[in-house]
Amino acid sequence: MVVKKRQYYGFNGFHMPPVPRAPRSARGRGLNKTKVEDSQICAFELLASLAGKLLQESESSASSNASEANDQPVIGGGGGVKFEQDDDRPLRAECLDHGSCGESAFFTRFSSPNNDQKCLLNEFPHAESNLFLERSSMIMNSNSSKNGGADLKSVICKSIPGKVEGSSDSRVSCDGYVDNGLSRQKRCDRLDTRGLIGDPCSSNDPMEKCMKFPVLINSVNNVELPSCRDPVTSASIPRHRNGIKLGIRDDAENFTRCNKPLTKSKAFRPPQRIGDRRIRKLLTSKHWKVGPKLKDCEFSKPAFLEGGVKSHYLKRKLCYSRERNQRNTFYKRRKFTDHSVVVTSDGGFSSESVCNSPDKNMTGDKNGASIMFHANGVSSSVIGHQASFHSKDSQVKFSIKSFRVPELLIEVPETATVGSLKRTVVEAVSAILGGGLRVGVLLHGKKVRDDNRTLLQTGITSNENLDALGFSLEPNPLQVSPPSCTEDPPALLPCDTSQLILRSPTSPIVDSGISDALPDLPPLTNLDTNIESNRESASSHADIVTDNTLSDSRALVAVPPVNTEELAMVPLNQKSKRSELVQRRTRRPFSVSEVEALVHAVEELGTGRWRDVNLRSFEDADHRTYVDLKDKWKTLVHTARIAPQQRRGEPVPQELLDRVLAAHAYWSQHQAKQHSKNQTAILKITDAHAVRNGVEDIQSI
DNA sequence: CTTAGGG
DNA sequence: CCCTAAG
Repeated sequence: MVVKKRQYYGFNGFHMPPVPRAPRSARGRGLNKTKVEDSQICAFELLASLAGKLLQESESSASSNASEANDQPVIGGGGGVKFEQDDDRPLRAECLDHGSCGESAFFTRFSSPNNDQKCLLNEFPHAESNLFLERSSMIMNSNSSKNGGADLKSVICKSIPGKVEGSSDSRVSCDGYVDNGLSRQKRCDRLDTRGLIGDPCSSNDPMEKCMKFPVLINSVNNVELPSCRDPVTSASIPRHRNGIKLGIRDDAENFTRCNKPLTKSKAFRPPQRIGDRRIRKLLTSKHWKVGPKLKDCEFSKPAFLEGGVKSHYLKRKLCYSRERNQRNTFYKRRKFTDHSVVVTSDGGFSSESVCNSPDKNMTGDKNGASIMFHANGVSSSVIGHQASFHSKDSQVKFSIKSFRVPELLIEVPETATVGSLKRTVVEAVSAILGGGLRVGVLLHGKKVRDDNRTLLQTGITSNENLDALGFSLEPNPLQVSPPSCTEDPPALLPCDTSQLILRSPTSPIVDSGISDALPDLPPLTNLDTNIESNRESASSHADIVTDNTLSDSRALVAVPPVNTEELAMVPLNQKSKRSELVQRRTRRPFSVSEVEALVHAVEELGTGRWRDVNLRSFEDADHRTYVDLKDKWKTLVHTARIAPQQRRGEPVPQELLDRVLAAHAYWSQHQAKQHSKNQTAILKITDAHAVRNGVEDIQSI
């Protein structure tokens, strides 16, 4: 609402004073009354956008923190980082910059429905003008908040130094807005975290962002926070003028993601995760209780300015968690200085897996600890936009808002300069763009595969509601026919492979056997999930379209990419799917090598020391928690006991399974007998299984 | 936070 | 994988 208002005034030549005003609730109401025409962005939309922005910020905070350590409000500086976060929508691109500039950009765009193009040009005087040319038609529709993929273009532009400094005007107004709106919240947060955050001006603290949401929620009860990364959800935002859905969970999720990555070291991972989860829970369920009761002002101002977090349960919780997380992070950093530092803005639930192997490789490199920016799930969210004007000559006009980078994995030495990082990013992007990118066409969520059919035949006509049209980036040009992974399991391998190749244009991703590094191309075992995701997204999409049609057929609609296969869209889809559940981590089947490591560790440590096992053998596998290992062991034992025919997933060598049984048996007994040296038992067991390796390992213990 | 176990 | 009880 605030945004809306601000924007509204701004367009009429007014500038909201950067002075605190009445509670948002009040302002908000007034605004509603003042509601302008359709072309005006709905308050909710803006709110949602804002929320999205915040979310995105939070997501990127981890990396941002790292990159902004030098206090550089560099717009392009975060280039590398940005890509990571950009796994979703357009907001993202703008939001990536945590500096004020970034904000201004963001607000400018979304606050000037009638003037978007102009603003854009202002913001990106150079390249943008060209790049965004296409947007004009779409923008004219006033649907400025329609989602789009993180704008690759803009990102690129931003990575070019000095490019975006942009219009100071917009910034001013933005700042003003911030002050009126969320600033208080921010300040409060800072108070609490002072000292923890290096740059007080950069609101890149994950917690901070996360904590803002409740505020938003307060003011708008019937609004749901959409996940930033969910194209589907976000797409719907503009259209649902009445009931916007905000997927809180995503916020939490985002938060989680941004929160954990600072270091890869395993040791501190668990804490973070748990903390996140706690927060997540709070956000998901409890906030509903807490939020509505509190006034906006209550929530954000008094308690925190006074340094007292007490007044607000939720807030305190969050702060506490954050602090703890921070501590953990720092501790970890110190502790693992000679390990490579990995900054991943986990684009999704999967980034970890992708990083997994590379990290291992990097670990050896002491001095040149590397900073890895992992753009995971930076998918190409694409938006097909209809031309709202139907030309008589049957010309179909398309306006593609933006494409996002499918994925980027960039690895540069810590000693590398920011400039070199930028260049690297540019190269990576270029490689992707120039390399093998394909564009897919989606109609009503379905991929149009027949390239030979005419638009007319396909149903893409100037008369048709092009809202249902979408484009997708397909990273793998090699794939002649879009992989229907769901149909032919064997086909999965090719998919995976090709993707992997494509995904690491700059630096090779070393896959240490984690086959599902790519969430979008899950191994056999993930098929179901994938299918579900697709189904989900499809249905969501349908809803959206319907709504849109009803409410505003003119509005440009971002058609959420439905083909999970080509794009790293899974996170998005999953989000929509689980928008109401607590986020679930992506499934990452254990590779044989991992199993081997696990077995070996257990053989030595036993089955009751999962933390040690984790530390010992999965130090570099951030995503493997001791619980994971324990669970895996559990399943391994089970697997070893069932008939080979009943086993699913990547087959585990019988030899390993034998060792599993042997070790399991041994440790079962060992534990039972309390260290009673029963060599006999061991021998017996091992004999029974005739596992030589197992014997050796066990005996060597 | 870890473990252990059920879901 | 998630969730939870329990230590």
